Amino acid sequence: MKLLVIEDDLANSKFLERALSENGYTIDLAHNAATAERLAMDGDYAAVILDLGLPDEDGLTLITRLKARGFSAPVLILSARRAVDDRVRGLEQGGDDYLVKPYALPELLARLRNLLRRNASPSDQSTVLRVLDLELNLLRREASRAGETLQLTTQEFALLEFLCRNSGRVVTRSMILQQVWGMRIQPDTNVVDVHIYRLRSKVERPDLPTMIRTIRGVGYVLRDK
Amino acid sequence: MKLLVIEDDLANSKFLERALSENGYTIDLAHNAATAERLAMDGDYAAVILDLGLPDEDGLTLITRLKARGFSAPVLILSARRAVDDRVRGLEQGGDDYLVKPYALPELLARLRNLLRRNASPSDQSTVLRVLDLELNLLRREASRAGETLQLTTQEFALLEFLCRNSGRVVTRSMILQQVWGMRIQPDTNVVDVHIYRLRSKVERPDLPTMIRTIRGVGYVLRDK
DNA sequence: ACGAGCATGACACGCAGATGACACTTCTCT
DNA sequence: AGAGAAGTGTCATCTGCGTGTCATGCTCGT
Repeated sequence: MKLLVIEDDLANSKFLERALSENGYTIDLAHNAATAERLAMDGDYAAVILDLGLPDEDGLTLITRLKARGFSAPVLILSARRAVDDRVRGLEQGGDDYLVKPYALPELLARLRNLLRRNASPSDQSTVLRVLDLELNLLRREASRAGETLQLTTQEFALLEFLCRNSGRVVTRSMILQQVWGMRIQPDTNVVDVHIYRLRSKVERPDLPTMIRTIRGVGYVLRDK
Repeated sequence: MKLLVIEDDLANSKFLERALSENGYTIDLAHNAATAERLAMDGDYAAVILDLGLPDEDGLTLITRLKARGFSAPVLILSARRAVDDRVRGLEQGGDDYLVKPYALPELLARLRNLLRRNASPSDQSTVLRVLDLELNLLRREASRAGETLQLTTQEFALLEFLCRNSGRVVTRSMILQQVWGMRIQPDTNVVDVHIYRLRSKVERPDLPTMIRTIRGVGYVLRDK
């Protein structure tokens, strides 16, 4: 799940980046309206977190323009301005939610989940992903196979989540790299292979059918039937 | 499904080559306008991916010239120039779609599928190819005959896909070489024969009618009735 | 029945993917 | 703050499968 964070203050953005990635999101950061706009039109983001008060342009203007061009991801506005007028303006001009700074992290996360749930595709509705005897609870960041809890690291969980969301479909290494690691072209890396290996060592069991299948020359699939 | 990728940057072209071939396309690469032009007039491509900014000639000029000469495959333009003017210019001069770099791979694939669908034969619509009791799911990369799953390798799958897309029509060895193997193989070879043989050993069954028929001196046909 | 064209089996090589070890970073707990 | 543990990415090595080539056997068409 990829988010766009638009925030010019360095400390805040660091904090957000960490907090969000700890909660399983992939983050792209923009420190000004220009890069934000470029990123927003390029990548497909599940949501945007926008801190008002950018150096080069008013955040609201940016959002209005994006939405006018068909940008559809929900926008969560962060702002120090707490007046009712400001809130109304923010929500009227394209914000889907408005959070006053300083805010509590749990609230931010909750509101974010709300936004994501609201315009998620039907299959995205729940916070639990189930594929055969595999179960991922996205809220609790817990995974289990056949009832047995799996002790997964952050990356492993993200990888498995991606596989689950695409269960039955083949996902290529490039897709995984882009969506799970969120990075651009990294010419020759085998991170994906290694993490698949580690994931397998936790997910697969000799007494249960194989879940993660390799499609040579293509990528991997998660069995869904 | 063969694509022509015109891109001079080595890293980018590597990335594209890999990402696209992972998704089942056959790729020919051109690093400059000259080779691009030669290839475009030779092979028949389902689509072209063009990165603007070639060393020897402006990509748009190239496209304009090709289209003027009756080149009809859709062109997807990749460019770092994101200004509205540039986009408009690109789309007006022969581009069928315009994607600003950096782009998200899923979007590129989606747009590509769109382009291919737009001027494809009616049978191209879905991700499932069906010919009698034979079924290919392109997304899952699964093939089955009469309900039984077939365990095909990458090349076998590509070959069978090509046969399916041309079911009922005779395809020659050189057509197969061109479309399935691309340009990376020498004329004097019997790879096709060998792979047809291997494919038959998996597809054909004594209790079911023959699917792959040999047309002596010409090529092969996939039975479609 | 003869030759060209195709089928078939064997083989060798290369490469994709699996695996283990290691270096480096980040987190955790005293 | 510092030691230890856990997490993550890179690299080197290993393995087996997939692939293309070749030699030989078979078959169809005339």
